[in-house]
Formats: sequence, C-alpha cells, structure tokens
Amino acid sequence: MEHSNAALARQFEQAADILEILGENPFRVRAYRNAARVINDQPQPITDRVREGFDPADLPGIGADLADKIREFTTTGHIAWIDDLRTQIPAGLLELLRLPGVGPKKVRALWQELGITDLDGLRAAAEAQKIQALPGFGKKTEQNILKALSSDFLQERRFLRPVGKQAVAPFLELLAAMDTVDRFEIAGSYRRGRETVGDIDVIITARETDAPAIMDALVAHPSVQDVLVHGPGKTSVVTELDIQIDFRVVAPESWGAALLYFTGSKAHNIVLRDRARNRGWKLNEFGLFDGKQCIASKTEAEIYDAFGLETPPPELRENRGEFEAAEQHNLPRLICIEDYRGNLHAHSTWSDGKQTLHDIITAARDEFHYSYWAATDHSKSLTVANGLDEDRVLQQIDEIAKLRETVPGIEILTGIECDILEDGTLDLPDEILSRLDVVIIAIHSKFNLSRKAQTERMLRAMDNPWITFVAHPTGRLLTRREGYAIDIERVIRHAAERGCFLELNASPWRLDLNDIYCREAAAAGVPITINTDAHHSRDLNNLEHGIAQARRGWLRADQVINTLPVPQLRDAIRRTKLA
DNA sequence: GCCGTTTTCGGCCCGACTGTTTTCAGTCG
Ligand SMILES: Nc1nc2c(ncn2[C@H]2C[C@H](O)[C@@H](COP(=O)(O)OP(=O)(O)OP(=O)(O)O)O2)c(=O)[nH]1
Ligand SMILES: [Mg+2]
Ligand SMILES: [Mg+2]
Ligand SMILES: [Zn+2]
Repeated sequence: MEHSNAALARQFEQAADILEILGENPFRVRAYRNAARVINDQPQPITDRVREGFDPADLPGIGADLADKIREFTTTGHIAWIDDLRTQIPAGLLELLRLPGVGPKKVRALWQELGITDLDGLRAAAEAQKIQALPGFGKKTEQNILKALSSDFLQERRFLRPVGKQAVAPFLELLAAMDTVDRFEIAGSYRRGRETVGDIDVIITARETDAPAIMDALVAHPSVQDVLVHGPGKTSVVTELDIQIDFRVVAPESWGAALLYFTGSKAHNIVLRDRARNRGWKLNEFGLFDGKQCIASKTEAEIYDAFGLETPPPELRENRGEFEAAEQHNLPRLICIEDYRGNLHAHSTWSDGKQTLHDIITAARDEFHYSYWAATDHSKSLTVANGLDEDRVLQQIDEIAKLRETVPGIEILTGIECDILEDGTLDLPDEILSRLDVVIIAIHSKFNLSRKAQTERMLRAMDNPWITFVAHPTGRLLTRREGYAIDIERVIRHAAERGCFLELNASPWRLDLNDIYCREAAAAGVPITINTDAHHSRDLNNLEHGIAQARRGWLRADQVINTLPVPQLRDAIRRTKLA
C-alpha cells in the first residue's frame, strides 16, 4: 500500500510542477522537490509523528512554511494552497510535462500561445503543423513531440536490477573489447545498489580523440533501438528491452571525478558541489578545481579527502546523513558479501522448489561455501506450493537427519516457512513448530485486510513462542504490486520487544525490508536476516542484491544474523524461542 | 522556500547536447 509519506510527497512534487509551469522562481520549485525527497526518505509516517507533537521543520529542507502545510495535511488530508494552485492551470498540462524533451518552458508556451491544455490538443496542433511556427520551436521539435506522443511515456517505468544488468551486458562486452577504452564501470542508481533502476549509467574513460569513435560504436550496436543523444562526451540509447542506457566519456585523469558525478545521487552531488563553492573551489565531472588548478580528479577517495571526508560507499550516497558521518570519519563498516555464512530461508522439491534438498544443499556447500542451510519449505495452507502438513514436516525432519550424514561439511537446520492465517494464528500447531530449528512466518494470503487488521494479524503471529523471524515483512513485489497495508513501525517495535529477527528477502522482486526500514529496524536493535528465498541453487546469486539493499540500510555485519558462525547462530535462534 | 560562526538577505551545482538561434534557451544527466 502507498505510504502516507508518499501521498504527502506527491502533493509537493505536483506543486513544484505547477509552479514551474507558472514560471515561478526555480529555487522555490527546488525547495518543494527537495522537501518531497526528504519526506519520502522518512521511515515513519510524518503525519503520525506530527500528531504526536513532532515539528516537521526539524527535518532538513523543511522550514516554517512547509511545516505549516504538512500540519494542515495532517489534520485535513489536504493542502488548500496546493488545491488552489491546481485550479491555476489546466489539469492536462501536467501530463505534457512527462513527454521526453518537453519541459515546463515548452508546456507554458504551448498553453499560452496555442491554448493547448492536454495531450489530444497537443497531438492535433502538431499534426496541423502549428507548433513549428512558435518562437523557439521548429520542424524538428514538432517531429520530436509527435514521436514522444507515440511512445508510452506516461508511467515512469523502473526496472529490476537483474533486468538492467542484462540490458547493459552486451555494451559492457563491446567496451571491454575496445582497446581505445581505458576504464569503464556501471554508475548511477545501479552502483548505489538501488532496488530498482530507472536506467543504466555507464562511465567510460578514454583519450579525447578516441571518444567519438567509442560513442559511434556503442550507438551502432545491434541491440540499440533508438538513439536519444549522440555526442562525444555523452550519449544515450534505448535498447530493445526499452531500457535507456546513458554513457559518459571523459579523459582518464578524470576517472574519479566522473565516477563520483555519475554515481550520484543528484542530492549527494549537490551537497558536495555546494561544499566546494563554500571553500572557493568548483567540483564537476572533470575534477575539483581551485581556479584553474586541479586539486583532485583521479580517484573518488582523492576528492573526498580534499574535503576532509571519509569516502562514503556508493550505497550511502543519498544525502541521508552520510556527510555528517564522513566528516567525523564515522561511516559504518558496512556488511559485505564475504561476511555471509549461510541461508535461513529457501525451498526444495518438498514444496515449490526446483531442486531436491540434497542437490540444493550440496550446491550451497560446494559452489557458495555456505556453513549452514535451513530447509524452510512452505506450510500446508499454501496448497498451490504443495505446502507441508504435520506428517510431511516430520518426514522432512527424518530426511534431514539422513542428509546430515550424506552431505557433511554444512550444518543443516530444520525449518518451515509457516503461513500466517487470517486471524494471526499459524498454519501448523505448536507441537510441530517446537520441533523445528527455524520457524519463519509469512503472509501469503488475505492481502486486502485493513491496515489495522493486517498489523494485528502480524503482531499476533509474532507472539507465537516458536517463531524465528518474519519473512518479506511488507509483501511487496517490485514493479508488480504494492505491499499489503501494514504498520511496519509497530512490527519493528514488536520484534524488538519480543526478540525475533526481521528478514531482508534478497529476491530481486522483493528486497523486503527495504533500505529505510532495515536502517530503522537495526536502530531499534532488531537483528536482520538476509536470505535469497532460493527455489534453485542459481537463485543464491541474488544475494548480491540483498547485500546491496542491506548496505543502503547502513547495516554492519554484526547487525545481520547470517554473518554468525554456527554456534552463535544456534544461540541467537534459541533466544528467539519464548518457551 | 530554505538556510546561516563571515550572512536573517541574498545566495541556491554544474555541464553536455539539441535545436533554434546569430549567441543561447531548454532539457536532461
Ligand atoms: N550534479 C548533478 N548530477 C546529476 C544531476 N542529475 C543526475 N546527476 C548524476 C547523478 C545521478 O546519479 C547520475 C545518473 O543520473 P540518473 O538520472 O540516471 O539518476 P540515477 O541513476 O541516480 O537514478 P535512476 O534510477 O536512473 O532514476 O547523474 C544533476 O542535476 N546534477
Ligand atoms: Mg540512472
Ligand atoms: Mg541516467
Ligand atoms: Zn519463501
């Protein structure tokens, strides 16, 4: 379900769009966009906190005026001033703004000069060749508008990380094969580990004279469906999968500055560039300059050093407190993939997995060097997944006893992914659950309960004495469906009080808990367990995405259960049992 | 609209590419 923070942020984003069309001060517009970003970054619903007396002006980028508007939104669900704003332009103009190549200035001109108020009007005007006559417009602009209108520009699409990775792979191969290319790397949101990516950004270094040929080669690649911009320093293409890829080429000595720039985030870049100005310097994608003198450019670390800052890992570069921590040289030592020792949530052919327990555990041991494995197939009410009833759980416990002999060298734990029923009771009786090492609980049905009912269902399930952790706590599927309505704050607090873990599910569709909630949970003292939820050993490769999300949540190894060696892991699990 | 041990007013990141334009505005990253 959409978070109330998202609804509030959308108000401010829309206000920014309208103000921009009206020709307002761009810095005022930016203030609204900035506020929207800060609001979206908050783990707790701001309206809830305001009701408890919190002053929104304590948030960065929110002052007296926006704080008043937030308080109004809290009590009435509306912001009258923004409602008024909406009446000042035709509603259809906001859709025009989403056309690629069409910004606030063009929208304003189309509206003021030609009386265009919506997409149909725009199409008609373009087809009647009225647009090319406008000052600042021309034949080319008119053609570009028609082309944009025929694309599916309306919903901004984001992609799963593996989809983006796959789309860019052939271009990376091409770059690797070119001897004029010095270095290249994926930058942007992918490098920052974001759960979805809007496009893929690739930074390249090469001699200036070689840049045009490199861009020509990229554009000529057979999987290029469309070329959006094509210059020697910056080129953008659209692939056959309709995924945009942005390339930047700079000179080899600018590697660090360019990687830093292209990694972002935009908000992070702006803060760093502002710090440069405050010292009388200038930062851009070519280097850090004092007048004409280049102070630093070769590596990212060299540039952060010049500011007296520890280098923040890309996952932290969201302007969510990394500058304050980097100033103190107090950035967290983030978990990395090498810290990870074993799995606590995966499936086998006992339920809906694609490999036998024997095969997937053997692969985990031999190919992924895991120290432990919990067998956690589905429980009986998930009939489509061939969930286990009481008898089959007992049979599986027997099989695992045998597997401990036939697959030595990896600690095998018994377990279940037990469905939470509508009333918050569990799908299997305590007599069964009490015999298992790992009891995962999860919601796989009745997604439509009210927020209150869903939360109470979850809390009740967590009160069962045998449970170990809650799997994919919000239930969202990225790019497919929102999570069920639930008060995650209460779930986190309850986990802290009760003493159980919360999962960061590493499936690329889930990555649930997300970065912000992971940080919140860890701060509340709740251990996080990261699991691929593998149905086949190849799914274990998804761990990298889960680790990326964990790092974005500022998690250290000591906050993640799966970094524990077997004895400490068993201790930690034992402490979750309340009986 | 926000923000501040140089400021409570006057700043607010910086640059590439395109298409329109005889020098640059608009859009995007
Ligand atoms: N300094 C500066 N850098 C920017 C700006 N816009 C984008 N960048 C940099 C930082 C971004 O991470 C990087 C790539 O831009 P994108 O638009 O692809 O954004 P990003 O990859 O962060 O997110 P995405 O998942 O693509 O929506 O370029 C800007 O306005 N100013
Ligand atoms: Mg990007
Ligand atoms: Mg991009
Ligand atoms: Zn599962």
